[in-house]
Amino acid sequence: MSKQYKPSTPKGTRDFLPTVVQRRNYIFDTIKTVFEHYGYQPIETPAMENLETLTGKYGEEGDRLIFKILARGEKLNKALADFNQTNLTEEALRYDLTVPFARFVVQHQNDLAFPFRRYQIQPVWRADRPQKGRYREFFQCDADVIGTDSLRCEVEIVQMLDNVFTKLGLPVEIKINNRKLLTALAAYVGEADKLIPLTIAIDKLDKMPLDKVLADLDNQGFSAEAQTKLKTVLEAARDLTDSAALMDKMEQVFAGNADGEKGLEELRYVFSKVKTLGLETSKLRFDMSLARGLNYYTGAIFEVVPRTDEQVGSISGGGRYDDLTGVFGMPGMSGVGISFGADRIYDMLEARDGFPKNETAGTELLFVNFGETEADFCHELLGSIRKAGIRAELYPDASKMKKQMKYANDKQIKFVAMVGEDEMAADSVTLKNMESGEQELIGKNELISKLKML
RNA sequence: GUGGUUGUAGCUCAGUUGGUUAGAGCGCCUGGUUGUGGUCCAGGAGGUCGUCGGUUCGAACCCGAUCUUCCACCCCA
Repeated sequence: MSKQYKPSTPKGTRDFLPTVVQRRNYIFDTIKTVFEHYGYQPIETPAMENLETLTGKYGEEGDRLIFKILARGEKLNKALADFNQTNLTEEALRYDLTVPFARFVVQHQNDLAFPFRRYQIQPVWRADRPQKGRYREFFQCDADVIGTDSLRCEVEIVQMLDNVFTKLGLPVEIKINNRKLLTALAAYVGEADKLIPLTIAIDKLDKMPLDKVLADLDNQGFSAEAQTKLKTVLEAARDLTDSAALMDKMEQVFAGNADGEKGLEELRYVFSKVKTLGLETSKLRFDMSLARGLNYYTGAIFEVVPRTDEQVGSISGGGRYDDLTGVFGMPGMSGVGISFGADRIYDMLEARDGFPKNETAGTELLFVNFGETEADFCHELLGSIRKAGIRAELYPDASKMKKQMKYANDKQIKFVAMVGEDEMAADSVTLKNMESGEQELIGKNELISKLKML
């Protein structure tokens, strides 16, 4: 060992310390509880999928960001020898949870009750350059219902989003649009074949002025007439902040276009049901400039942004896909889902000091270790204390008291029990409150009731 | 994938006409307190200056490559 390897996690990945994990679990648990209240059931899928399962589902950009797993052993040697690059990798880490879910549904269709509601909280991997709030490994919390095209599912998604962010104390705006409107828009301006570049360009409108976006489209070969038409529509979309007014406006624009009329009808349905049912803290807004990159979406699309001054990325997104299972041999399964970005929600909550206090699951009581016989006495007590639901531990070594007390202090353990010769003789313990510094002698049978009172 | 940026002790950071043994605060360890932490006092450990290579009599400092960090683009949770 000549050189010391300096330890670090791979680029864009992180370790999580205990307090961070506890806070992350708070987010996961909140989301999970809401999902379960709506009848969603948990599933898990492998970290890796066959490369074929993933490629072609996320668009050109997405394919590039798939984390591929290099072939090993003979296969690798053979592929290298043949210069056959396509065989260099057969597997890849999952890029999201939706496509693996589609694969899952097709594979297990006979074991599932449709419409099938599942939720899934697992890490996904993307091979892009990390920056703030953006990692190569991050967790997604997805809920999807597949096997129905009922718009009530969209309504429930809005409700779930509202429930989760209300519980988390994070006021949000839920932006909603419909891919059918984007299809209609492309047709309306006479560029029906350029739907994808159009959606990508429109998606930039919240970051870029309209003229720049139009200039982008000019480069993509959009006609001058298309650009003028787009400008009119998108300006209206930008200036009409009232969703109802914007829908009325789009009604005029898309009159006679089947996709446009259908999209608006869907939107109006969701809005009217949400209005009747009511939202706690969230705002729902129709946003024509919401497009979303993933090109499997066909109906409603959602994105959630915090209602704060800072400009941050979306913390949740989703939409309806009509035929994601089709490529796996099961056509006609419509589904709709939502995905929460736990890492970004974490960053948001941390910035606003929004985690609950006293939510730690740390040790409540530490027994100081004075030696073998004293430790035996404490160890016996621990059984009933733990059964009573108190988180307690015995310091494993008979180290110096100062060291043991410091350990309790560092771990923010609220109570320390000291049992030496005197206490053992009196069949009791000295209980010290680490916050006040007070301590008292307590009979061992009263210890549990005493602790429960405090 | 493109452009830029960062990297010195466990952490946050000082450290230029390149020149002897590289510093601070916090943290850590030991003692003051043989059964008492968080405060205080005294002492101590810890760095081949991200890595590799080059320029130079001499490099933390200049140059190149590479890795990492952060930022913009692309895209996205």
